[in-house]
Amino acid sequence: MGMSEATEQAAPKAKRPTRAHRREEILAAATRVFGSKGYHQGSLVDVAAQVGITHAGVLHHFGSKDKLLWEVLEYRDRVDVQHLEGKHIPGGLDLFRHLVTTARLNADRRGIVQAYAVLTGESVTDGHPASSWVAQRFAVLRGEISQAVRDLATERDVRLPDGEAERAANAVIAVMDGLQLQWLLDPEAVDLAEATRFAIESVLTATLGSPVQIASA
Amino acid sequence: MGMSEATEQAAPKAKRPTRAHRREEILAAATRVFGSKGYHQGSLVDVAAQVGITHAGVLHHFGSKDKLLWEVLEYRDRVDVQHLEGKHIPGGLDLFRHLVTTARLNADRRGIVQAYAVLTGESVTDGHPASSWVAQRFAVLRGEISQAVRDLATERDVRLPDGEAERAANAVIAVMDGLQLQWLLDPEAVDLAEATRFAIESVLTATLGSPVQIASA
DNA sequence: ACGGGCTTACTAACCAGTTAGTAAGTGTGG
DNA sequence: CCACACTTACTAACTGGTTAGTAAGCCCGT
Repeated sequence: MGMSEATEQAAPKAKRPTRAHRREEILAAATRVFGSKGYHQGSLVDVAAQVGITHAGVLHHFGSKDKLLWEVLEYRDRVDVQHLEGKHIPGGLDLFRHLVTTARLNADRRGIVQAYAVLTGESVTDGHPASSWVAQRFAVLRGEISQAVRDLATERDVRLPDGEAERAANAVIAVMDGLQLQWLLDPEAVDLAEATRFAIESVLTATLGSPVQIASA
Repeated sequence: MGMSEATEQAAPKAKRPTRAHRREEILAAATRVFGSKGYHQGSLVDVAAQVGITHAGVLHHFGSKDKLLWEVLEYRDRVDVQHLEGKHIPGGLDLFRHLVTTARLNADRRGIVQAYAVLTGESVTDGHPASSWVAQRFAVLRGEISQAVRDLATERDVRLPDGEAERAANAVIAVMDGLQLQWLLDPEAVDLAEATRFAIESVLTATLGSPVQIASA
């Protein structure tokens, strides 16, 4: 908790890397490794090599491979949200704009998308350490997106059948994940941002019964 | 699940299984194993144990783990198509009915869905032996579905913007894969068949500009 | 100011377990 | 007899994790 502020920056000397800095390096490396090889296949040796230390050094910082994975996932969330100005997730149509914007950004961050895709796929295997994280993530997204759908519905005086908002939310989440998969395997065949916008607009239009358009920032 | 149900046929003597029969057993076992643990994490020992032999026995039949995977994928295709009465993939609206029907069947074949999901996710890792298979599969589906979309468009006298059929096809494929993922992680949260029908209808309705309905045969 | 005590960051060596794959031998049905 | 299915026994490579030891930096009493 109460660390002295002086230890953080102040001296830009490149002596021994500070703990915080080193950890960040390792997290970035782990993201790359898990992204390109998966969690099971990506080894601590791989991660360590990328920051120029041994695998024992990585364990010194993170304790175990499982814990490292956890922090990688949190790290991804942190990075993901930090570009968001408002600092909190928007609602209504803004949420969907945000999703499309994220897709556009993702098209230039193949590594992160790959890590997410691989981990999500792997997570459906028995007893995978990331499965609850992924499930939780889906649940949260489902809640936020379905709420945004309901917002749009009331905004446009549309009465939604029971469970329709959730169905739409599930479809939106599904389409985003699925498109990422296709894009990773064949970037030529899919324009990630455009395809995402198209798909989300389709779902919203069909759900609300009137055309919905998402501006292309 | 019965471990060696097939090996001990009748009372007389333990007949030696024919090569073809044994191979089929192994393929089924491998599908289960790769489905529940993934390709990398699922070992030949696991597969062998399920048919009551050693892992060397499996290698005797398939030569290597990679070759086994290939045959598993082919096997899945064979099984997948054989329930199709017409023996060839339908077009137009029938294709989408077929997709929803497949989703409904899949809800009772968790193992296969899981195998497909895990393998697809894993396939985006560097140099994965299944990546070209998955990419190919996507390409074929994209072709068939976009053609079906174009069929529907001409059928309803709708002029589609350039590339719109492909976008719709990509969205349909994506939504199916994504929903499977969500369903695997939390079957309560998603009604696979219903969600698939809803999502496909949404995309088609938005694409064609008029309501599209898929019967629930 | 400086030397000792303590913490941090790491390495080298090793562990036990698991992997795919190979080679040689065994039993059996035809 | 003998081809084939299969086992036993093994190897070489790796895995995540533990250990002891070391070098470097920080804090503090004198």
